[in-house]
Amino acid sequence: MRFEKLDLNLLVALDALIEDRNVSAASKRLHLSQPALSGALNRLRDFFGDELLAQNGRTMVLTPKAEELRGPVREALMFIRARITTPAAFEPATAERKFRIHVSDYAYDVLIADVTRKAMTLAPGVSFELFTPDRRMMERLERGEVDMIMTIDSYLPDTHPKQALYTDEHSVISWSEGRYAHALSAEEYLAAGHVIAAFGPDRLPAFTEAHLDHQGISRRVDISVQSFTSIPRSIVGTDRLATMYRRHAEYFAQFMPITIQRPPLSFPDIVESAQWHTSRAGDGAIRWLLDLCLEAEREMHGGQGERKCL
Amino acid sequence: MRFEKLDLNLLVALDALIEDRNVSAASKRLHLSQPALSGALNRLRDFFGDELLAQNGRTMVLTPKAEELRGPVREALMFIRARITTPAAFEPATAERKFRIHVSDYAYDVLIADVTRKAMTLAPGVSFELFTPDRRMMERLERGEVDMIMTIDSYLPDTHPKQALYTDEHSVISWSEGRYAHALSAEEYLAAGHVIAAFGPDRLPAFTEAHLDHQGISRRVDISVQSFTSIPRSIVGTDRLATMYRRHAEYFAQFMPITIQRPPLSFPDIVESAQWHTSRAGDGAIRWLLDLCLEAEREMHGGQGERKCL
DNA sequence: TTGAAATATCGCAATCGCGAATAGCAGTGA
DNA sequence: TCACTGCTATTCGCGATTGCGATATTTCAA
Repeated sequence: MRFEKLDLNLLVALDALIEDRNVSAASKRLHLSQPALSGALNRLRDFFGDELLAQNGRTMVLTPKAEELRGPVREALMFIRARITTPAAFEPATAERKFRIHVSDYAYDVLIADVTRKAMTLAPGVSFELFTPDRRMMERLERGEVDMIMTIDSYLPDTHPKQALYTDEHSVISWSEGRYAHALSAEEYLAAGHVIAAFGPDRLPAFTEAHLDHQGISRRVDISVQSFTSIPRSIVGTDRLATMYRRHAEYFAQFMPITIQRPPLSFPDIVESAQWHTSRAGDGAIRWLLDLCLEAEREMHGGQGERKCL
Repeated sequence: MRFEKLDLNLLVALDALIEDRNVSAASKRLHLSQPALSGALNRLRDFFGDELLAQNGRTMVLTPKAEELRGPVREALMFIRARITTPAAFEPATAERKFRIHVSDYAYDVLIADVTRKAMTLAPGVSFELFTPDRRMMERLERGEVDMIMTIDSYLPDTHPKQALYTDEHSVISWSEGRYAHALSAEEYLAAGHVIAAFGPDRLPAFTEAHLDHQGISRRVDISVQSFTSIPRSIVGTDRLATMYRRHAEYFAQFMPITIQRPPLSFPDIVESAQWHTSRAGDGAIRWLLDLCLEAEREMHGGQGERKCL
């Protein structure tokens, strides 16, 4: 079956090809073989009467026609995803659905782990695929490759709808049996060795570090670990300090010998938010998941009023 | 190749099925066999986990899910047609394109015949498929099955862009050698036998007749013919009258023995306009064709100032 | 009961994608 | 300079899917 002589499935190939400008890479993304995608490209060339991707030395470049098609093809697929392949109504009891979410291990520990438990009880057909936040996550949201991004609100642009999940504040943790297991002065804080988290191959700094850098404050960094979750075990048994979000610290304090202090320097509070693609506005599953997050948050921290420091 | 497990070509089938609520009819429209479309329907049912079209005795009815998909599927296909399969830029010299147009034989005779000649000279790859105006033409425009409708401006809704092509006025024709080959009085006009055009199996009246009906004026109708073009030969050799558009009358007067008079009753002037689908706004071919129409109109009637009656 | 108008099913041919292998091309680096 | 790497394009048999014509089945009306 064709639409005006065009095999509509080729649009999927075209989208990937235009994005990657690389037949092999695109074929992997589509879970097709390289010869298959090469064939698809040939059929696209036939249909449009245009090279679309022209070989230029080792790389491929888009022809003007391909540039022209880029936006519309993307839009068409996004539209189909939003309005046709994604059921508008979400029936937790019966729905088969995988949520793809960029979320930090921090937010996972303090909220999302709980949400996934609740979700999978209420909706047995639901599953999750979680990704660490990285530099390309917005792009993946744009492409519809993930359903949602959860990160610090100020990191999220206003181009898509978002929803605040909870607020948190900074705290300082130390080994309960070390020399810093007490309220800290600014001098002590600045003199101590610190553990920080930096993410991904680019060692992207966490919000906390970016804030200190911005203030021109520097500390001695003993260890830079790959995730928030690795911080506490780098603290226990040492006199190092780490600055982390209070909720996360409290989570670890349940089973690790760490002491939580109010930071002797001022840090802004943060708002953790979720963002999803505009075209998913009508997706009942998204709304359901957000409601679940808010409900989990209420159960854990609601009715306790403002969180106070120790 | 699939898009989120869905064969996108099935959307074409779904669109036709929803529209026709009839597998056999839809299969003909898509130039597929009935079994093939039956199979497509089964695959759609699998994918959406819904009957979509449920058999109700001899007919089929849409399920709520199908109702929900109806608009989005249509929109998606219209979008793809407008932005992907229809090239934005139109190169007359090389473009292969068929224009599908609803146009009356009247407008064809006085303008469009000329336009098609010009078009096919400038653009050898262009062809035309013309349809008579009928009750379903707007629906066909909506579905993208035709590129353009040309008719009296006031018949066209404001839901899509349109362009005035020319204005015309009414005139009365009679056989040059009959008793009415002179300026007519209202009494003579009303006393004479008339030829009118009524279109299609429903005998839809032309604008002229609708106007007279609306005024409560009735005439004796000797013959009701199927098209404007048949009117003059129903006049010649008789003492019948016919009220037709002046341009059309002048066209026939070139080679038939008819006399053109100003009508003794008042008729409003008409504006003949072309309308095309909103989603075709960026289609260069549409713009090119419209420009050709306006150019043909200028060449024929431009520079002559206001058309005056005899 | 039979006929007309539908949808669904069945066996066969064509197409598409696979894995595997291959050729060709353009840079890279020893 | 010459092997090497990474990429595109092409080919070959094979299996799965899709479409066709023929046929079975269902429903309603004469």
